[in-house]
Amino acid sequence: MIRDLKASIGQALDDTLKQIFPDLNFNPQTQSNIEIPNDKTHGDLASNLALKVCKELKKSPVEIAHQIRTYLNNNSSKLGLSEYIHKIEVEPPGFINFFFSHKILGETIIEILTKKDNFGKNDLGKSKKVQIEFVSANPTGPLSVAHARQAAVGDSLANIMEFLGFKVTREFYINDEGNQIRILGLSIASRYKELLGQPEEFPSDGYKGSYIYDLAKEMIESSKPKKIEEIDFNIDLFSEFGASRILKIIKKELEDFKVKFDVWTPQSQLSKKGEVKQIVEFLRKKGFIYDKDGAVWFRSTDFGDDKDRVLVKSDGTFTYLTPDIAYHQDKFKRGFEWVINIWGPDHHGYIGRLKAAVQALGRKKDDLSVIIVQLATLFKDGSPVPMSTRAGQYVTLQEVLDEIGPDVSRFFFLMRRVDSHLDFDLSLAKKESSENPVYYIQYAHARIASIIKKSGKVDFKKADISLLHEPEELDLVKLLGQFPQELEACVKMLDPYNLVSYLQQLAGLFHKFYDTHKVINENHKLMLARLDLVEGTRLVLANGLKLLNVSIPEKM
RNA sequence: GCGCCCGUAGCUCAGUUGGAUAGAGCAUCUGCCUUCUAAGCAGAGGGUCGCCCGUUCGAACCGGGCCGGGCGCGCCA
Repeated sequence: MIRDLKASIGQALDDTLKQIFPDLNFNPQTQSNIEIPNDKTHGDLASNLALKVCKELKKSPVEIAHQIRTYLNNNSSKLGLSEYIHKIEVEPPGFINFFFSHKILGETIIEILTKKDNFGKNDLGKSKKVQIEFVSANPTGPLSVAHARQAAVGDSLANIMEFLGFKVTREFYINDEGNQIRILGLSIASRYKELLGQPEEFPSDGYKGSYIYDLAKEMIESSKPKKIEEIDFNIDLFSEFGASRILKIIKKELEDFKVKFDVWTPQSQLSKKGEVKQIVEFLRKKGFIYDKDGAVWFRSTDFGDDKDRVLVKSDGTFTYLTPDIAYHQDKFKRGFEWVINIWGPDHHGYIGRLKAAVQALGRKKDDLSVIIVQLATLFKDGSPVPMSTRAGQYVTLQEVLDEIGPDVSRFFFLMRRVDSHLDFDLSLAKKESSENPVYYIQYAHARIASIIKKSGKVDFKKADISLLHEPEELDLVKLLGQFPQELEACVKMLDPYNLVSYLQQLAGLFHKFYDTHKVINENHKLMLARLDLVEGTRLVLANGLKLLNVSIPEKM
């Protein structure tokens, strides 16, 4: 509603400009010159259009703003503004400020109460098929907090995009081949021998975590042959066993974190289908391949990469990139129009070559988006927890979940923009839970639920909204109306952060309203109006929390 | 050396096609429960937006150069 009004004011401004100054070269882009002011004394919407064109017109911006205002006022019914805008002001240095009429506020509440769970939904995505690939950890150890943050970001973003009309598939790419998996097998085999009393030197690059012992024990128990001489130390067996077990652990962790995937794609499956081999031939036919020093190279510099990349090493094996290109070919073959990958910062150097590959496959560069999620540094009792998978020194997602639960952890991982480092203090998140931002939002919801329960009201939308005119009430309604735009901002930024920040703000305005005005009071009509307002607030809070997959308590 | 991210209040961070007096949470201090949930609210203090130039009506934001921090630059994954 407010979103539509913003669009129509933008359009009206553009039209006005053309009418008053037909010779102007300035090319206004609808809505580009209208924004919500920081300071509410500057109105509900403000435009800096006069400031943008004053140079070309060689007139004072205030004068131009006045001309625009006069035109808008004289044609307000024709432009469809008269009902919703009750005042337009010009303020130095040349801003045009719009003040909403009460009507738009009432309509906002009605819209929320009518659409309920669907408020904020729209068709921005136009059923575009999007794949979000995230976490995609090697099955060589439990998930770390870095993966946890990526999981929270990917899952919430997927929820939001689905809500906005995209057809989203959440996918986990299982890296079950290659060196790391081999090292996993060697590590387990070594522990296996050690447990059977025949220790040998542990591989220098092996995984040292205690879970390796657990896996070795499990293998010993399941395979029974007691004499070590009878055991087949085929490393692949150890690798396969370890990878499949660890994958189970990972799946369990993600489930406990309330993150669901639609598709799990193992790299080995692509290899078996021959897709990896084929991709090299495919690129060769297209002329993007050359041979040098016994290796096969991809001329990724043709597509803006800073150097060419090896696809087949001189020993005949593939580099990591090759199956990944095949995988992306596979993604596009499956009909995805937009592919979004969520990676850790250690992979940012990889973006260039994969984007090059995507273009070599005949796709546009922007059909692939990569979100680099910066690391989350875990703090315990004020000092950072060191993290290294190899050394086995890291806090797993499971441990975080056991300590503080999925709600608080999911929310904490989203509290900063993805490109910002995140300090996550475990002891703080746990100990000072009463001052936790998650509870702040949930508490607002619980308070409203309690009010509504007490009022006994089940039927909304029939109240006289015009009775609401306290500043705390109006501020709340206006913010409620911004919910759809905040969701769109999340998609634009590819970051759920805007929603997190919005919900904190909304909860804040509600708490303020709550402390200033009573909902349940003697004035029956006013009470009904306020019940509509708080129910609307409750719905938006619930919709937002649901998209973040944080629980929505009726009481606390 | 090259590339990417970052530098804003004591701490953690918002501030995104340049806009009006730079914001929030935490921490510190002061008030508010006989009234719908105090897991809350109100108020106070706290700033050379890393530094220097430039672009213009206007720069935390754009450009250039420094300083500082993180990460990446492999026929590893």
